[in-house]
Amino acid sequence: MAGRGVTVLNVAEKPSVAKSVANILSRNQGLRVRDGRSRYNRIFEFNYTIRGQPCHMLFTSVIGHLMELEFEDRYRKWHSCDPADLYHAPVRKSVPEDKKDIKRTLEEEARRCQWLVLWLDCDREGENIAFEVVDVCTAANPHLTIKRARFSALIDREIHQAVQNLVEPNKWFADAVDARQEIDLRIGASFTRFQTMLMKDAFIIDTITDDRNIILSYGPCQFPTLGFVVERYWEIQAHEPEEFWSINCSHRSDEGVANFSWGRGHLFDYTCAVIIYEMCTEEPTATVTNVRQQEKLKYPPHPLSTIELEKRASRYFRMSSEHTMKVAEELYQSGFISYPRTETDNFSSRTDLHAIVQEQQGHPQWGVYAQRLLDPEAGLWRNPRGGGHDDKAHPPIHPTKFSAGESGWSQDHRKLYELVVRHFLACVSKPAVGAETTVEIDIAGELFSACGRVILEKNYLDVYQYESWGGSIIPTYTIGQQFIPTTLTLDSGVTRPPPPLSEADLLSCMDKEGIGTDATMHDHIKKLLDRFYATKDASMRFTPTNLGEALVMGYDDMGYKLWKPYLRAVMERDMKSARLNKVKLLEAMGIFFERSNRSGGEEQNAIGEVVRRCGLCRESDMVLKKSRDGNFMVGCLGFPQCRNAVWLPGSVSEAVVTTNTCSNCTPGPVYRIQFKFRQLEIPPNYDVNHLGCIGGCDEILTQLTEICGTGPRMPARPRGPTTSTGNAHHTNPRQAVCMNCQETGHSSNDCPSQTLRSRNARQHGNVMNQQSGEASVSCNSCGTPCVLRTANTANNRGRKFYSCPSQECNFFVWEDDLNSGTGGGSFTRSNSIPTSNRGRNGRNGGRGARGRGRNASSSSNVTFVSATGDPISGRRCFVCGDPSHFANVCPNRGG
DNA sequence: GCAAGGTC
Repeated sequence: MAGRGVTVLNVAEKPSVAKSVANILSRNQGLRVRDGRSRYNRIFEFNYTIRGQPCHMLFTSVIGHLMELEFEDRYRKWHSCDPADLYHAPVRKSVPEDKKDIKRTLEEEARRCQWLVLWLDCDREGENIAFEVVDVCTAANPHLTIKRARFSALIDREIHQAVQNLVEPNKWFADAVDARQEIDLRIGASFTRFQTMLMKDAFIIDTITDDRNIILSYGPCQFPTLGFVVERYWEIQAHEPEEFWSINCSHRSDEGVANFSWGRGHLFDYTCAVIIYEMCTEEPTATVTNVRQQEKLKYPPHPLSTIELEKRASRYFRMSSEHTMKVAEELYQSGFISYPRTETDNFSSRTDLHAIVQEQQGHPQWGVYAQRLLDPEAGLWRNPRGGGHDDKAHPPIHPTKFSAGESGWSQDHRKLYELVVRHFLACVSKPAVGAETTVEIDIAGELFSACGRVILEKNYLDVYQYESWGGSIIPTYTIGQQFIPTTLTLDSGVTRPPPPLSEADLLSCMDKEGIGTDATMHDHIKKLLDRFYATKDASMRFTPTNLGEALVMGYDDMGYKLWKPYLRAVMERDMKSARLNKVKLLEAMGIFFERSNRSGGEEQNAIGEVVRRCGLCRESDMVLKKSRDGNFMVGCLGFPQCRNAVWLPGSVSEAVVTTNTCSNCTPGPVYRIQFKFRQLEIPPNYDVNHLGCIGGCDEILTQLTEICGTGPRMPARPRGPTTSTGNAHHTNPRQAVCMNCQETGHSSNDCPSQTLRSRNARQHGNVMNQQSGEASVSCNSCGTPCVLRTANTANNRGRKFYSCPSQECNFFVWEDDLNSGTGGGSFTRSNSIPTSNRGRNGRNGGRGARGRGRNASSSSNVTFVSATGDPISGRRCFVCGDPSHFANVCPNRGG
């Protein structure tokens, strides 16, 4: 550009932004496009005036990060160093091969320019990418004037304002990302190498069936994600079902049925529940005490963010988050929906929402609804309510182009596009309106209530078919009205454990704890499956595998919170400490996996303390190792490529690498080792304690090696069961018998009777109350053998009872009732009050009335059978134990 | 062979 004008290089984070901003700034006047060296990143050219300065604008883009952080070459190989060295190993940022063409475009264009304007996304990562672009461009042209454009949406006014008010890029934000990258790399690589090598050598991990290399990866996002899954799993295992009881009442009239629920909800104390129930059955007349009518609104969802899109696609279509993002990306690339990676759930006031609705008016399914929305007379429109999130870079996900379905679309493309459109139309709609009626009644002093709902206006629910709002009509009641319930039942239930985490639950957990970003959460979830850490069932719920559970348990037992993005120093300390504590990890894995024999022979434990750099290959460290036989050696980590090894005397009983270095041996440093010898195996003139060097200078070590040799310290033991089991058991006593059934001949992995519950219960001490599993009682309604359990309620703690494990059956009986020949109680939903009993509820009813009460109970479809098969009949007062009356009229009852 | 973050 000759004369007064300046040439400006503008760089956006992605090609679509470069195109949009160029279109806005050029107003489509004189806009030219040419190819760059990268096929995806074209260059737009136009003229523009910035604060009176005529500019020739070149507008191009990168594709996300331009650079990658890597270890220097000599640390790249897994056996090149101790994993702990990766906390010090030099790292460098460079442009990877597949981004070189973008770099060349930037260099070539930068040489022609005077200014560089950075249009990267306005978040931390964007700021970091901005400095990557600056590095490349200023290397080609050191005289560039560098400016940053700040914008939060691709809207005309916003973009023009941004370019007229250019600011400085923020180095602090960029530095924060650099720190994050470095921490992630060092922690991820070091722990992944550490635990992979440790476990591969020690265990047969048969979870992996194909030929792929086993990688037990560790990452500051994937591991906490696994942690959520394991934590829930443990919660389920720990759950102890507890019986509860509730009283329910229904009333049928000409207008329909009302189901009243008990004001107390439910009680865990059976005796209390029965006493109250008996009071109600004695005086069953219900009196209406309150009738309340209220208008209720059901609001449409907030504008769509990435996480909500993933959660809803999972719930509505059972699509995995990973697949959802793949389909969403394709819809975005072909222009049908807006950018799919956004945290924002709030539309900018400058967005033309009506225009988006207008586009959808012709659709065969929801076009009529869109027309109604735009009709002021219909009164359906309502400006959307935001959820309070704004990433300052992208709007909520919304349709950007009309489609009634494209020929190349799969069913999932159609479903997802439909979800985005319907969600958007719902957002700008009025909430649904309902009229709720709540009726409260009193029976013998107990409060019950029933609720009915009539939907007056469906509004957004008309288009958002994924949600429903149940309506139920109940009969009309007036205050003071009295009636006899049609049914009045004492029902039992059992507390249930929570279900395994669903994909939507998992996303919520991650979102809440800040694990990952909208663009990466689905990756972390997928990684759990790829690494065989967890499995997903047909209902999209996640359960950890043995491998996943063992890893989390191992770190849990070590007591480290390794998922926290702590400072590097703390992480490094934890890494070293974890290495020393690796026995915990090995133990946890030992519960689930068979030990391998690989570490028994020449191949030693893979990880040890570093003694020196290998003088032979000069690439890897030499570490102190101990074989299963108890012999020590110092070997090169580069094995088997490098076979450099120093074998130590067979009389060594202990060896620990110290921080003391040898001043003679080279190349240094060579760390000296504190040895302890077995007194009986060395000549009397040698000391049992010796601080030695393996670098060649240590005469004592040489002499003892010659005297004692490096082989087995004892004469070879006869091969056979004694030797092998002795070795195995000392290392891992769990190995001999299966952890699940205590049988020999197989491991817990392939235990035929393996249940998840028993495995976990043993580990965490959550042994169930089942005392024996022996069924001495069964009910004749379902025939299922009953389980003897121990009550945990306040009044009956420790008291034993039999209950039917079937969810369908309410059978229950106290053990002491069985022994004394009296029955417990069990009531079912069919236990309605006989008509003949109504009105005869006075306390003067005598035994006759009680008798009918008993009949009502025994008329239920459950009877009790003792261990001998004899039916048990009769109930007794729960206050005094007298079978002649019920507790509500017990003379011994207080009050 | 390792992480997580961009984006195609």
